[in-house]
Amino acid sequence: MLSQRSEPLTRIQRARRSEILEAALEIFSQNGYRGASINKIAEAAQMSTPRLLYHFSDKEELYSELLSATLQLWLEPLEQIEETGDPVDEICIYIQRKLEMSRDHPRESRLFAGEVLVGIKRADTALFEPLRAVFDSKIALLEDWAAQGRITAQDPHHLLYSIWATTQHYADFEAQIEMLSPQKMAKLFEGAEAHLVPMYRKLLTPT
Amino acid sequence: MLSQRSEPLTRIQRARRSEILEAALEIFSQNGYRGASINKIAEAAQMSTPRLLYHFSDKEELYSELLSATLQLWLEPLEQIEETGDPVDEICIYIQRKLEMSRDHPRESRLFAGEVLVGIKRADTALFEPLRAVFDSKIALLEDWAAQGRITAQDPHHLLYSIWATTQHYADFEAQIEMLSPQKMAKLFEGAEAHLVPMYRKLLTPT
Amino acid sequence: MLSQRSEPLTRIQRARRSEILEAALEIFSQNGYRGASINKIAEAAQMSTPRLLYHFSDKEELYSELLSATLQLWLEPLEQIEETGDPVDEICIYIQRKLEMSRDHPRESRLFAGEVLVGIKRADTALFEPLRAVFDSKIALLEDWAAQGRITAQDPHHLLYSIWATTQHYADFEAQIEMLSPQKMAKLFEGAEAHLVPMYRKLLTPT
Amino acid sequence: MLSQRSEPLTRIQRARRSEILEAALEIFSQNGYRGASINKIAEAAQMSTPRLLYHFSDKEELYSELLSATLQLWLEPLEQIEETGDPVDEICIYIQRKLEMSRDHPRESRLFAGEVLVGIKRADTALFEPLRAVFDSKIALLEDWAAQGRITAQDPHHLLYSIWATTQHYADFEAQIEMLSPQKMAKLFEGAEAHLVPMYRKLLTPT
DNA sequence: TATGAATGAGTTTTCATTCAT
DNA sequence: CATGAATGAAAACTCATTCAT
Repeated sequence: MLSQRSEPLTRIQRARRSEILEAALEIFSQNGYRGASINKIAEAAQMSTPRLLYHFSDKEELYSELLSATLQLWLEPLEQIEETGDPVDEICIYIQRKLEMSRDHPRESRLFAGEVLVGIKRADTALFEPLRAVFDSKIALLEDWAAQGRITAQDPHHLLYSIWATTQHYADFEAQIEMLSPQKMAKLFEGAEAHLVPMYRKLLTPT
Repeated sequence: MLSQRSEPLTRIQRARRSEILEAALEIFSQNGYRGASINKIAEAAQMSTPRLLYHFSDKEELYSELLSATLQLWLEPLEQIEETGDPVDEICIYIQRKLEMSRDHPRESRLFAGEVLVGIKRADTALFEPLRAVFDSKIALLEDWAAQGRITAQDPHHLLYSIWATTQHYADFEAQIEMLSPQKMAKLFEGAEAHLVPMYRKLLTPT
Repeated sequence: MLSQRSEPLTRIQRARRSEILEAALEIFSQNGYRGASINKIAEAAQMSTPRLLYHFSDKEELYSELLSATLQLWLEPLEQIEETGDPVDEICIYIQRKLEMSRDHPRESRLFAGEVLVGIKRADTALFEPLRAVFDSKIALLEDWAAQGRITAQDPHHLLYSIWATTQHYADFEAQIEMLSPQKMAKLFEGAEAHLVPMYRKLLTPT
Repeated sequence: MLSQRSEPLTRIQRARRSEILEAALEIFSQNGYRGASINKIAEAAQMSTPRLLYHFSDKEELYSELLSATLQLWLEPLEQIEETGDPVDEICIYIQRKLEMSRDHPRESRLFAGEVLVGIKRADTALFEPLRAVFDSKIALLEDWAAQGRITAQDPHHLLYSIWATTQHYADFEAQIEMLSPQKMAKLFEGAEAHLVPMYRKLLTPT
């Protein structure tokens, strides 16, 4: 089986894999892990199930790969918070980036949320190590900034959680938001930014 | 089949049903709709599958009943926002109540989030009608308050979404939070309140 | 259990039994033995399943009883073929009676046909003994009549089979006939008589 | 699933399908739709149930396919009644062909009878359209012949019904016939022909 | 590489029947 | 008499996965 080899993938193999991952993302995010069948994924990827399983040895591997890529994606904006920038600006830029993530990658957001929701049972905990590391370092950075009086005193954990919650909400709870708000999602993301950025700016700007 | 009758339930029936619902909440919230089997639910409720199906005609009914009860629970704090109270206080009390909900009913929160996450496909849309109605009326109330200058001008939709997001996050993303924060959940909920209430108070209090 | 006692039934018990049998006839004839559930029968008889099973110890007994009553009904017209009457008239009267049976008891006809169709596996063969006896005696009678030149020479077995086939067809294949003929069943039975009686009269009348 | 494709079947697929259909015909005709389980059919076809379901997506499809093939078979002799032939001969040939059908395909006959018996609930009504069309055209033909005095005046509907009834009876009521007549079925079919053909010839031949 | 074919385990549900009250 | 409650067996199907070609 291909997925057990350690040789580098050919260009064609990489192309196939990304086609499959795209289909899997669609199906997994719409149905959850158990609700998604590899048949449906194979169908969405326009190939036979055995051919799919040639590229990914099982359903788990497919799922893990997606989850891992998503975590990577999630991490980037966090990593980009610069120690050297203006603290309030840096955080606001982070919020904007997270909102863009939600807008541009809602399926990834929902996939990730679904995994957390059921208790992160399927994902290898090792997957979360990079997140942990970056998270801890940014926590330290926020504490520094607060200690230096460059942002108001906030518990950095809860600050980050509330940023995550408010930005990811628009992707994860899209179905509910569409029920309650008449606007299109594109408009809503604009509104979200107009609401959230000033809110956090007000919260964080020292007097 | 018992579940097809419209007669009132006997005491013993209510007892069995609530045993089953308790088990179902546990299993559904841990595995999602598709990941949960009525076998597992029956096992958790310490009864045979057909015995369970004597009380609930199928998996759907069990799920709908839980979802409906959850929505009811979710609605209450929102309904209790009083037109006659102090606006900022009312909203802060609402935040506290939502946080208590997350703390005391995390499984319900996750069940609901799971349904929204995959697009509210399973729930009868009629179920959401009461939510819609209360939501709309509170939106109007928030607009009034803002128009009267009793709270700062905020888009009421986004205000509510951000409150929901931040409060429910502690239940829905518990698995992640436990990974990243060393504290116990009880402590975290206290911290969350200490963070969120001042944040919204600052945001909303007119100068 | 009541059905194992040998004591005579009370009036109330007989009433219950015939209510049940009526419901069972309806359900069995519409769904076949396996397609009919005693739940559905109990529901049609407006009683609980255990109450039904108090009167009939199991599904088989219910079915056998119906089948036995049907055979009884079927036999009567055959028995009434009189040695002393005019042979052609007697046979024509028999045809008319069989047609009336089909018209007035189509469900019984279909129940019986259904049993024969799947090979008379469920019915006790003893049930068919009376039929056998009467059949044989009438075969002998028909042979006599033919030998005496009072009807044309016909194989008596095939004569009876063709009479049975043509008369029962209107009950057993009602669904098909309603598809193909625009007339109401009542009208069709009149037409059937107008067709069949002259046909057999022509066939049997000696020149 | 194989059965969802529209591509032409391979040789091996056709072989498997006909093995399964043969087993299904056996089991369905012996037990009716509800009495037949796909387990029993799979067993009769010497394969596992999922393997069977790989070739036919569900029980219904299997049944429909058999019913459709049977209707096809049933139609052929009717279609072959030739406008140009001698009317009485044509009808007698039709009777002979129908009898051959009953003799050579008794299980198909019983399958079909079983479906009609419970009210043609399972079969798609579209299935019966071809029958309707041919039936109507032959009705018209019989009326023509009668109007031209080439056969005696008969109600064509009832004429066809009585032919169907008498010929199919030997297949559909085989179990009863074997109880009442000592002869083998092969012999009985000969006797049936010797009885029915002259009967209809006498009925139809104009004087 | 790729696919048709097959499998075993599991899932939801139905049903005849029993039992305690 | 009557019923609510429960059960065991089986039915219809699904699905991740494997295998031969």
